[in-house]
Amino acid sequence: MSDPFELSDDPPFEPLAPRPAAPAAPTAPPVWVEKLNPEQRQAVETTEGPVLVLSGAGTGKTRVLTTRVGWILLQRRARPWQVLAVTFTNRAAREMRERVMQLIGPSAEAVWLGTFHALSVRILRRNAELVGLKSNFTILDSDDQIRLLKQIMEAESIDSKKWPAQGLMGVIQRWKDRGLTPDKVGGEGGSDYANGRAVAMYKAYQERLKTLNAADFGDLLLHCLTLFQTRPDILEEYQEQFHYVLVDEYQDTNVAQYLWLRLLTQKHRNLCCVGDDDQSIYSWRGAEVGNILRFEKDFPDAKVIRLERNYRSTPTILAAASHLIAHNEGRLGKTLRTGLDGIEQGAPIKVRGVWDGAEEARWLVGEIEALQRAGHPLDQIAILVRAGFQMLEFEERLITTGVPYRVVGGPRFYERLEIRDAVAYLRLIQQPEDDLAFERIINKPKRGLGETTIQKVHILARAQGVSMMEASMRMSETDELRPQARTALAGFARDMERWRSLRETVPPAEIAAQVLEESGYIEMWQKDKSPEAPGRLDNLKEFVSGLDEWENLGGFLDHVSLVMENDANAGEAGVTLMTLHSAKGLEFDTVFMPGWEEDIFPNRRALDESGEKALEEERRLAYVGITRARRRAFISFAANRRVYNQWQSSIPSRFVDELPKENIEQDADQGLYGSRGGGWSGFGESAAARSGAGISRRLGSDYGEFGKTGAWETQERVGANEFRIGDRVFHQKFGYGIVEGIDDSKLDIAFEKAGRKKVLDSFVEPSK
DNA sequence: CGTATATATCTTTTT
DNA sequence: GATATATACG
Repeated sequence: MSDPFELSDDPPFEPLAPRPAAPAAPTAPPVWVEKLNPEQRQAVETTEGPVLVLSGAGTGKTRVLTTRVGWILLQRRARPWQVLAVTFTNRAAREMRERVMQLIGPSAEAVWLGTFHALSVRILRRNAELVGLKSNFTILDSDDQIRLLKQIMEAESIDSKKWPAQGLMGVIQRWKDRGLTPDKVGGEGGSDYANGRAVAMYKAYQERLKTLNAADFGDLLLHCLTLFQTRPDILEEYQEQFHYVLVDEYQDTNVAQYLWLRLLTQKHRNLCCVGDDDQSIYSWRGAEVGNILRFEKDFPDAKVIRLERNYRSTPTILAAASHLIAHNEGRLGKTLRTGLDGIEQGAPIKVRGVWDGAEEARWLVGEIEALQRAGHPLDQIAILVRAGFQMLEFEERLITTGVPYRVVGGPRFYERLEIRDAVAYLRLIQQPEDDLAFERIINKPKRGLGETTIQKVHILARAQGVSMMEASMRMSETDELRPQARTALAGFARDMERWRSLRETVPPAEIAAQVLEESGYIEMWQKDKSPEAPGRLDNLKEFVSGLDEWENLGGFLDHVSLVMENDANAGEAGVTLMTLHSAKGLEFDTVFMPGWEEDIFPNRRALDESGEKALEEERRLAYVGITRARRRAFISFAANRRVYNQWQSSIPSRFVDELPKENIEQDADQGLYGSRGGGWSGFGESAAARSGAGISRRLGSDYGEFGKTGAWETQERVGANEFRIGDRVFHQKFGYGIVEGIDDSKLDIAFEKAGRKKVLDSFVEPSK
């Protein structure tokens, strides 16, 4: 805000204006440095040399980073554009920029601050030619990537059933995450994909990208590395420029990012990385926690600073989180303790078991309404789910109850069909070589250019080595095509040419409006009778008006592919609904974590893929979730859930058992998990201790609909599990089945109708 | 060439 | 249950 050191609006290259202290003398620390605790302050003031800050959840990591930038600038150790600060998400970058500006004023604008990807684009646009691209190259989104790879695999006649393009894309991305260009891939993981042709595919894909003048997400980093490695002179310029480099969420960096950092910091060696191994939740995307360990190896003189004082949560929440994460092995080991003087112990974490998903949503939103009545602001409440599909249930409930909410990271504005079409038009204007954009819109609206015509254009383009746009123009001169198709194609090419010529004189927003109108795209939706058509038209309007702030098309298109914000309902205050992954770095007074069930959380597929390693990562995710809460946390699980169209029975997540008993308050619907006797079977005990402590119950005769509670007759049972392999049993939802396996109170049952499922023994009864 | 109907696969997390 | 691709038909 108003700060004595605030600078004028002068451009970045203006040296810092002389302020209270004389230029040469070290500046006295301002209040915002003095307010820090000793460790934080050390992390801020150790500006020279490599520094590794191990920063637990809620220990003021962002504060340290922003203050450090402010301190460096205030001391005039570097000018704003000589500071490079890398974050992992756009949100973090934005927040950091705002906070630095509060400290030192508008000159913070010139700091190189952004995500790895955004910063790489900035470097690449300047040097595109050196890596075989033109500076107006397109950034492909994941949809384009898959489509392109599919085309290539089809051309190589690879069985798309056996080897889905998605899978190969994953392999390629992992290679890129490790900084491997096609020529550098050895026998590494996945090279046997598609009968060992994966590397060849990768190579073809990269070549195709180059002719399209396009780059995918991984390329942004990869091309930078290539640039730095092939052009030492360019590398040196950047090394020289960046006196100080800071990295947020360091535990989430992959190998390519690590190399990127190491190359850039070799000269000044003032690298400060902030991270927390317990919050590493992106290994599936190539992140290497090992980067933290390697840091001390590569920089033996690195100063390691631990931040362990938590300023966010109640002792109860801290204890629960610490207890849970202690189940992981191979941690660097930090002990979080409260840094808040005189804080109360705080309410226990409420853990609740319910009958099914609908009930869970009803209960959860009911709790939110109660909090609201008690005067808690809704924007201090969050619902954190493991995966996107879990959000629907809560959204519906929030809508019917009228509780305002917003979804973070849900379906994004720019991912909508009509917006992607509109973007494709603009992309083709900006970059005629963008064949993917061409194919997307060539027949939208219908111009009588179908499959066969497009194929012909495609073939000619490949044969002559030109873009499809260029090929279309050539074909409208010849008589290869039916006259109908030929005139349509010529017309489209002419329109495109005209729109392109507008770029010099007309602002982007106007071009977009004109293009969408003249192409007949708007008309297409106006004529459409489907219920979603009006909404799409609204979106298109919003799209055009959103373009207003942009002066050039290129900048806007970068924004679309890199930032992809969902600002649809960003402004409104309400409950926040998001995934655990996107919750990292945020905090709320109250946090709800539904769906703590085996197979959902921890996620089955993750476990299948990477076993124990994945389990630990899932546990870290749980840790991240709990530590988002300042004062209150709620955890819930349902006994039954509808997956696709089928009912599935589920058992509580093992993470529930891993919470410390003394910090939770257990609660379940009547009849569920034996709550009549207070607490459900074996809860809070280890799996071993629980063995044989199952509860059997019999169904009430008048049992009608599912979801009704209280219709159960419960009956505590003593002694060993009464079921044996081979027993015939009955389950209310799945019918009759045979027990095939027993693990504690969990039964593996082959049902006659519903197939094989894992079920808690308390949900089945013996049948003769 | 366009439209209508059937089908398979999807749901892990994101720049 | 929804969406994308495949197939058939007009």
